Amino acid sequence: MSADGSCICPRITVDVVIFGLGDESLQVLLVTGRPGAYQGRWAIPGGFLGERESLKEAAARKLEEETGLTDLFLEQLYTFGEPPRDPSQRVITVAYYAVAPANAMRCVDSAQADRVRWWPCDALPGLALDHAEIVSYALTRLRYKLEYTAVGFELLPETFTLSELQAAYEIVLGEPLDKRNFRRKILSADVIEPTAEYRLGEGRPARLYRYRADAVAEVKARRLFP
Amino acid sequence: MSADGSCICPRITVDVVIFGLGDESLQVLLVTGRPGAYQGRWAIPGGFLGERESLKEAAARKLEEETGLTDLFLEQLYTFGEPPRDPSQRVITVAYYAVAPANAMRCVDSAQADRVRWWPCDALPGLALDHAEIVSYALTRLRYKLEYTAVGFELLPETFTLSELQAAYEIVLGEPLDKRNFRRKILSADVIEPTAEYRLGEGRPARLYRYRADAVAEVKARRLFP
DNA sequence: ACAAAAGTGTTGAGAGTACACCCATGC
DNA sequence: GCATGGGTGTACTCTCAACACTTTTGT
Repeated sequence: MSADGSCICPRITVDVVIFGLGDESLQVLLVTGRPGAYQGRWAIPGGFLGERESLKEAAARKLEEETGLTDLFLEQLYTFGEPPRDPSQRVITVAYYAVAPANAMRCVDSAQADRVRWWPCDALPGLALDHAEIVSYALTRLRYKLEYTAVGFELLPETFTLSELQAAYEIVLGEPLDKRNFRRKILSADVIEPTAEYRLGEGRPARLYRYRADAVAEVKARRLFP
Repeated sequence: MSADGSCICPRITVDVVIFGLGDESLQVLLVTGRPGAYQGRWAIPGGFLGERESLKEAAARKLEEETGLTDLFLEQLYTFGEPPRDPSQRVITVAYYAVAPANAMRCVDSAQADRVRWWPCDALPGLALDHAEIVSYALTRLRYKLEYTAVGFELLPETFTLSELQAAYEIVLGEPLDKRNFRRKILSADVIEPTAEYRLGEGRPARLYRYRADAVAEVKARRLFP
């Protein structure tokens, strides 16, 4: 609102839940020190909408400010805005969520880990305001989306092995998957293609695959009704 | 913004796409004469968010103001807000969509059909602002939701015949369905139960069913991945 | 040669789809 | 008795889920 208090229309913030894939868990990027009523708690990145910015541009800007990353998967999630006790401070939050590929997660400066860092989804600190609800909502959406679109590939670097892909799915969905069924299904969906490269490791080298840019991941979900 | 122009923060409107089922098509409720930059065109119902209202309360209020109906299915759709040329007039719209049962559609006063009336989805007039986009988005969501939840029943009165239910699905999905498969599937889903009543008509009387309030419509969609 | 991870097929069960005729009522 | 819409069963196909061993490399 303006300094003289002549305007009581609500202000708009755009907040972004940023997901990344850790070794053993899905992670979320949190920051401290957001101005306003955050009381020093950890919060998801966000801020006020600029005057000439679209909602998505504002979300992309916040994402870049905290991670330096651009062109990530970014989608509007939901708009939160329960009226607070004091209507003069009312804030409406348009929440977005984004997915950072594994190798990009290192872009977050570990020198300032007391201000911005990755947290595992299943062990978050107490969050400011209604941010716990927003993260929980985003997680539900991500899991859901993983099952009927190709978002899963956004979590991985450009090339990956089938075992890495399976591990990513297992971490996000929180359940183990059968190796042979997984491979058959993912290959028959025709959305990845083998490269000529192999990843060397402790055992037999694993073929590297890449997501096919031209892949149209048709959503043929089985209908519940009718 | 305030009268003296000291505040340029965007204003928030809440707009509602209200669906109902006509004899041969899905319909949407539109109004004329909304104040502001609507230029006399047809628009979806909506208005500014009250100071102490939640977003959903505002949507329910708009719904009741135009139809007199309460307790309909009502869900947040998406938030629209591209910046206009003049940022001092910026408006962010939180869009909701609602589903009115067939018998409730008559609550709309046909005496003022020049101000508020139902339009078939496939033959809408030119709409104000970005409202055509909002309706189209809502329609996609409704179709989608019809396939994996029990929203379909919101379109029908409390009791209905299986033929009426099938017709509702065919109208919304825009494709014909096989009668025997439809009946088997809907009955085995265990979400409706027969009443003792029959609907008399031109041919053999048809059994009336009702939606089971205790039905848990489990969503077991087939995963695309993995 | 052994440890470690990659890679590979088959079978049984359940769900989806296509398809044609008899039934109960009003006129 | 006939026109009108209501109601019913079967056979084939496809997808899913469960399950264990061989292959390739580094040490």
